[in-house]
Amino acid sequence: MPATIRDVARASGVHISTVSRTFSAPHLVNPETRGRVLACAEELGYRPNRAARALITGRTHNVGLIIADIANPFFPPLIKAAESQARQRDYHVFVADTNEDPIAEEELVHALAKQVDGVLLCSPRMSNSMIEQLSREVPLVVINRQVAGLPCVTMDVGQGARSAIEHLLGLGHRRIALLSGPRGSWTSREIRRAAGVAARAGGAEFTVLGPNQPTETGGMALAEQVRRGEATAVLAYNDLMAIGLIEGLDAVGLRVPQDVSVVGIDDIALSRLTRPKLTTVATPNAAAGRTAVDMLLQHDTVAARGSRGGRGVTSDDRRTTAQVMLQTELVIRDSTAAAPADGRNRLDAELVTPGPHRLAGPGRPTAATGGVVAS
Amino acid sequence: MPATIRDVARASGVHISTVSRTFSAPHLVNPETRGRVLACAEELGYRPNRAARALITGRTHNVGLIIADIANPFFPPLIKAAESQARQRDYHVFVADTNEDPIAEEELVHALAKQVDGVLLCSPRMSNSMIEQLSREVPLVVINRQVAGLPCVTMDVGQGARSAIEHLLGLGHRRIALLSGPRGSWTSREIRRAAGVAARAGGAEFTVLGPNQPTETGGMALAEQVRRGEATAVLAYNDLMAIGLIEGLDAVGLRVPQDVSVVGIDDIALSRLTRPKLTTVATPNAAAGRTAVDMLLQHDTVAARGSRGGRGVTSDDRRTTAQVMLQTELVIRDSTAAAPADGRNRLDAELVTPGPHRLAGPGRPTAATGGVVAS
DNA sequence: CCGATTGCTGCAAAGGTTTGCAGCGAAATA
DNA sequence: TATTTCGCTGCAAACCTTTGCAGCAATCGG
Repeated sequence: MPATIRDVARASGVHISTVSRTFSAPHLVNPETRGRVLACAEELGYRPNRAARALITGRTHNVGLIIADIANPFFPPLIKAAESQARQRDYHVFVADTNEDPIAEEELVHALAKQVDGVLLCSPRMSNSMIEQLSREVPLVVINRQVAGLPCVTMDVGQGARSAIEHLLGLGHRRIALLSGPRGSWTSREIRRAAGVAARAGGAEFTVLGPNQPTETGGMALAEQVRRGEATAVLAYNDLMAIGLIEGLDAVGLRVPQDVSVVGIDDIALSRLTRPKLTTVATPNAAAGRTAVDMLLQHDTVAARGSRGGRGVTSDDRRTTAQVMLQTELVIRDSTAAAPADGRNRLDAELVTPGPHRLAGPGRPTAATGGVVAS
Repeated sequence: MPATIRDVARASGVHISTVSRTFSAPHLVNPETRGRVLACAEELGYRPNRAARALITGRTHNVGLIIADIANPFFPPLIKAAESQARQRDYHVFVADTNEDPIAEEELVHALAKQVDGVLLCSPRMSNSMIEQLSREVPLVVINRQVAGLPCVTMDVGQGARSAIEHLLGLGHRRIALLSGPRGSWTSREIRRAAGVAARAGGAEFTVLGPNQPTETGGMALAEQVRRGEATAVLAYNDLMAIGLIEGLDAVGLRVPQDVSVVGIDDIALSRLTRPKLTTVATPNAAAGRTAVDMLLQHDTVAARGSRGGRGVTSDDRRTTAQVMLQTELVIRDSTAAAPADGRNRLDAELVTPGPHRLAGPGRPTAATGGVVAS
């Protein structure tokens, strides 16, 4: 029923190859002919069959986007951005959810490999070696993780964690706990490293709790441990955990920020809506999505695989595997305050009244253009 | 580079058609041969080229899922469920986001039409006639809207709204406002209708505010109007708006639930985390996603389009276009309380102390099996 | 006026798979 | 034993598009 290239050719009295060229290389066809073809195509509602095109060009004009958990509000802005960026370049996006399962990740890449021109691997939980292996099967761009030799886009959570810790130190906190993220998370390791260094440099005690599920539940479950540890400030792997923790602390009788200060990471929309509003490290996830798509689709793009005999494998395999790191920014709201003045935790007494203002920068870090770290 | 069916055939010493049948009709091939072929295929890492298969079968084994706004936490559970259900049946899902734009919706359906076997149209904002027109281009299942003649899966928000209003009436509220949703939303119309009937039946004043953007911001912006209208209770189109409204009311000096009771719809995860915890109507969105996929993929499924000459159009075009409606359930938490006792709003004095308990049913309405409304 | 160039179009192969049909040997039936 | 049946496999067409190459007419240079 749907019109094929042949129908258009017949209707406009030209050969199918002319119709094809009308779309893929308009400058090669006589303007008059072109007009006629276009008119007929419009009339018949012709749309090229992508499967047939993919078969011969080796390009599907699809990209895969593999996400740890769509329900985590961290991801949707990234997905949206990636999708709209791809659409602008006439690509479509397959979104797949792994439920934080490394096995599912691997299977998904395999399943998608033949069907897409490249895969965006977002917050992968699998091993580096597995990622490298998969990258031989299909072009990959990794988001939220650095893998040597592969194009990556990350956010500078190390810097973010450092800012957060320094903010807490400035408020007089000297017993700081970190709620780490899921096993296998590069981000979690970065945060841990940077926060640890900063905390110790500031002369604070630093405890790590985890690994944990990066959800409200995961955060809530840690309230009791935090209470027992007598930390006066907590940095959480993400906002969801921070919010869950606040809830949990409330249940065990600790108030935020009076008794305990809590800092999240991500600045999801939700963090502005809970009470208290969450102090958090804003990450430019929309920008990350856009950037990742651009990196995957650079050079008009991703070398066609397995195309027409002879051609194809020729040149240009050495894609510039850039690694981009985007800036983060601490946003101070109401979940952090001066350390409680009840004794040993209170080494110096900077009494800062925290208000809902920002540490730096005017607006949301949407346009966060990252610095290229490696080439 | 990637192994084709031909490579497998060569390696196992059979014709390609035998390899093909090994996968698509195993019972037709000798177990011994089959084993050999399977082994070789495994060895070579062979995976059938879906584009080539699509070309001949007319089935892409992909489905499209068009969503108004991924960032709205209402949708991710639905997306996840749809995706995993599809994956179980060896289908993949294209997720696309329209940003609540009817034009984008239409374009997306067109763009996807040739590339998928069917489209799940979730919370469409476009007109019914447009939907009908598009359904002639590609099989459609509509979610969150009833369109005559098309398979639909909806949630009984009418019943939900009624329960909510009755709950509020029971608490003594007699001035009730409704924050309606976006223009073009079937759900919003249903809620409005049902809530209006219930409110008037209970002798309450009923005002409608809207249409509005279905976001926190949209809800927050209405706080002032709610204050001026002197409503003591508000039903919002969704939880996001309800939460935004609570925030906004706080800013204009009204406390929830002491001064104003607020009820949301959807029961997103967030509604359990804000303070006060939100009283809301739980909708079974995961079930909706699963059901919609099943409906689209029923009959092994969606009649192949434009297949091999002659065949194809033959039979079975009269798919049973069922319309399924899933149950909803009122979940009472902390954002609703007895109407303030300061006079005219307080017609009868049922003093109910609302606690965080449920009105009915034991657990989350996950398995909400809906009744078939039409056939 | 002849040869080369240019601009446009047609031809046909190729891409990887599915599937109706035919063929083949062996077993079952007559 | 002759014939049908059955189980399995091979053959080849078809799906729709892209693209290198060839051909053709008209224009240009000399």
